[in-house]
Amino acid sequence: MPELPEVETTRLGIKDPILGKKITELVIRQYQLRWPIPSELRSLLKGQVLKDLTRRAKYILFHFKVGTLILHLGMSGRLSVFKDSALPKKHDHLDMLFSNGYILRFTDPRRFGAILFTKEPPHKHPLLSSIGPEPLTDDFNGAYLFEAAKGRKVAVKIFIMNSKIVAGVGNIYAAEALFMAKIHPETRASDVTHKQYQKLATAIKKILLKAIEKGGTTLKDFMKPSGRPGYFSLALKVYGKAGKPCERCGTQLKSLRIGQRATVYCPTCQA
DNA sequence: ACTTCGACCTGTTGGC
DNA sequence: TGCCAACAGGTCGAAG
Repeated sequence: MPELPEVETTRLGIKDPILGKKITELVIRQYQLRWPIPSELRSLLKGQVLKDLTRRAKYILFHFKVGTLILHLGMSGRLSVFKDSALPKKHDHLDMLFSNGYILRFTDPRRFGAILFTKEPPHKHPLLSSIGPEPLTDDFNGAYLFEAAKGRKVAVKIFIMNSKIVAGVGNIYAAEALFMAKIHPETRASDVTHKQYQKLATAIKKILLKAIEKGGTTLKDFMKPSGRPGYFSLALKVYGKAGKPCERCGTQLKSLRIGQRATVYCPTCQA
């Protein structure tokens, strides 16, 4: 489900009902996610007030006085907030009960997601400490990418999906941004010009912002926490459209595998 | 230091 | 309809 816009949509969707509220109970039904949920999490968080809810890369951070819960949705994770106590289903792994009656539920069929805890400032946690700039900040721009790409032979698509280079660009939006910037996804990172990187950085920002505005991409089962679907999929230009005509020039969009990931591009526009 | 590859786990889809 | 292989939005960590 989640790329950065979906994670951000999720964060915004769950924030209001639970921010500033006290956790009265934590129910953990499945500890085995990507890494095991820390066994002491329940005792740590009972009685704690959720002081802030932020995001770094695709991690959602729950800030408490005693530390920070770090949550990643993996590929199939979802968070929902509700008041009526719906019976837990097969993949509903964790419930956070709040003093105002709201329940936050984590659901993840594939269990690639993660729920961790740190007493340190979260940016010091090993998972977060070496992540690149957030794509929507000014630190992320064409000059930065151009510098970072020196000596890199990997395909530019792989390069921008590397979280050490830039946070939160996944398979869908990488393909979309390269299409917008008219760059072939297999170009070596070091061969992309400064000017092209400027276009690419701009494209990444534009696409992510627009996707967040639209509430994320609806792919298979992505739903905002409200239960309403995101609408960005209507705006996708290449992802999942192999064989269809390019919107700009009419050429049949082609599909490749780059680094074991499906990659769609226009062989004419992205020469 | 950079790059590739396997791993985690379940559900869905498409071909025969 | 059934079975099986391939594939799916992520990303870490080992090995080359």
